[in-house]
Amino acid sequence: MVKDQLGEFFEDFLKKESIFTNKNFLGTSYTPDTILHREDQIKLIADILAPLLKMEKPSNLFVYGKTGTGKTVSVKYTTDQIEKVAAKHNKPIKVCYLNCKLKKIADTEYRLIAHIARMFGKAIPPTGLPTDEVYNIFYKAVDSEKQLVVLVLDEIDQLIKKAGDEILYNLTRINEQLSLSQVCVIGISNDLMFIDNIDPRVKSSLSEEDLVFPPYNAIQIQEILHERAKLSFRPGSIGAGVIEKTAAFAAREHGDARRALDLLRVAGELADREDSSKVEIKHLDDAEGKIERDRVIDIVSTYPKQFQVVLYAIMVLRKTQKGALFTGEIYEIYKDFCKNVGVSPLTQRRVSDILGELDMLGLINAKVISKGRYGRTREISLAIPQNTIPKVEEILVTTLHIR
DNA sequence: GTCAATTCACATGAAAGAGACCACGGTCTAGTG
DNA sequence: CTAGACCGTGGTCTCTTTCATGTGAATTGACGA
Repeated sequence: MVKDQLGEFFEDFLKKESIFTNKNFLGTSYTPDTILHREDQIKLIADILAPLLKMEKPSNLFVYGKTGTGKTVSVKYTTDQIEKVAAKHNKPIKVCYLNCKLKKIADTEYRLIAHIARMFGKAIPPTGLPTDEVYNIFYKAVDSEKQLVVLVLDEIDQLIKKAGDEILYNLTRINEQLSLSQVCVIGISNDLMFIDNIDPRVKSSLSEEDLVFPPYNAIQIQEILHERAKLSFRPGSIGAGVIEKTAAFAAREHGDARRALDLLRVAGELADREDSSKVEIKHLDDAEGKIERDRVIDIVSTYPKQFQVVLYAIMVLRKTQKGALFTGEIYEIYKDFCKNVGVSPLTQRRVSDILGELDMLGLINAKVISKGRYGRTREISLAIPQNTIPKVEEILVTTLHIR
C-alpha cells in the first residue's frame, strides 16, 4: 500500500505547478548576461586586460570587496568575453579560474600548482611529488607553446592564511621561468586588509593595479533581485514587498547580493513546498531561519569528532551554568566526556584552537577577556539559535553514541 | 589614596612528530612461450 | 622473459603535542600625604 501512496505522491508532485520556472538563475554558479551596477568596475577590468588581445602581458590585478559584492561575477564575465574575442581572432589566451577556498583543491601551494597544471592537461598525483617538481611540470606545460595565461585566484586571502605568502612570491616569479608564455595574475580577496599583511616585495609586483568593489545598497540589490526573479519565478508569484524585504535583509548584512539571492530561493522553495502560489513575507522569515539552521546542522554533522565533543561539552555546561563559560571549565568537562565517549582527550592547547575555530564558524561566541588576578581566558557562549539547539543536541548524541 | 610590581590562567606562536596517502624505482615471484 | 606483486625511500598533508613566550587587569604591597 505504501508503494501506491508513494506513487501517487510523485504523480501529484509532477502535476503540481511550481512557482519556479528555473531555479538555476538564483544559484551562485550562474553568470548573468548583464551585470547590474558594476559597469564601472567591469570597464576597469576590461581596460587592464585589454593588452592581452595584442599579446602583451597585462598588469597583475587585485580585486577587493566584501562577499557578495559581485567581484567574482564581474571578473568571470570580463574574462569570458575576452576569451571569446580571443578565440575569434585565434589568439592563444587561456583563463584559469581557481577558487582557493575549496578544500582539497587549492588550499596549499602544492595543490594550487597541481590543479593549474591539471588544467593544462597534465596528470599530477594528489600527493607524493616534491613541490618544485610540480612547478617544473607546470612551467613545461605553460611554456610548451606561446600563449598568455590569466590566472584568477578567488578568495586568495584564504590561501595565504593557510599556506603562507611564499606562494605569492613564487607566483610573481613565474614569468622569469617562462620564455614563450606569460602569466598574469588576478587575485580576488574578501579581506580589505589582506594586502597590508603580505611581504612588501610581493605586494608591489602582484598588485600593480587594484580595484575595490563597494557593497551594493538596498536599491541596487532590489534591482538585481527583480532581474533574477523575472528569470526564475513564474510571473506574479512574488508577493508584495517580498523583494524589498529581501533586499533590506541583505543590505543590513553589508550588501551581500549572494545572500539575498539565497534567501529568495529558499523562500521560494518553502512556498513551493506548502503549495502556495505566491512567495509571501512569512516565507522569507522562515527562509532566514532555515538557512541558518541548515548551515549549523551541516557544520555540526560534518566536522570531526573532537569538535563535536567540545561542542557537546559546551552545550551541557551551558545547561547547568548560567552566564558565560571559560576555557578551563570547558576543558574539564570535555575530558570527562572523552572518557565517556571513548575518545582520547586532546591537550588544552589544541582545545583552545578548536574553540577558536568554533568561534570562526559562528557556532559559539568567544571573546578573550582578562579577569585580572584570575587570569586571562576566553569568555564563551553558545551562538546557535534557540530553536536549533535540540536538533543539534540530537545529532551530537547519536553520532557520539552518548549512553 | 596612588602607583608600580606581581600574578594568574590561559592565549598565542613556532616547531616538530605521527600517521595517512602517494609516486617511483628496484627486487622478487609466478606465469608464459 | 615479462607482467605484476611487494618493498623501501622520499615526498605532502592534516592533526596534534611540546615547549616557549605573551598578555591584561585584579590584587598586592610599598609609599607618601
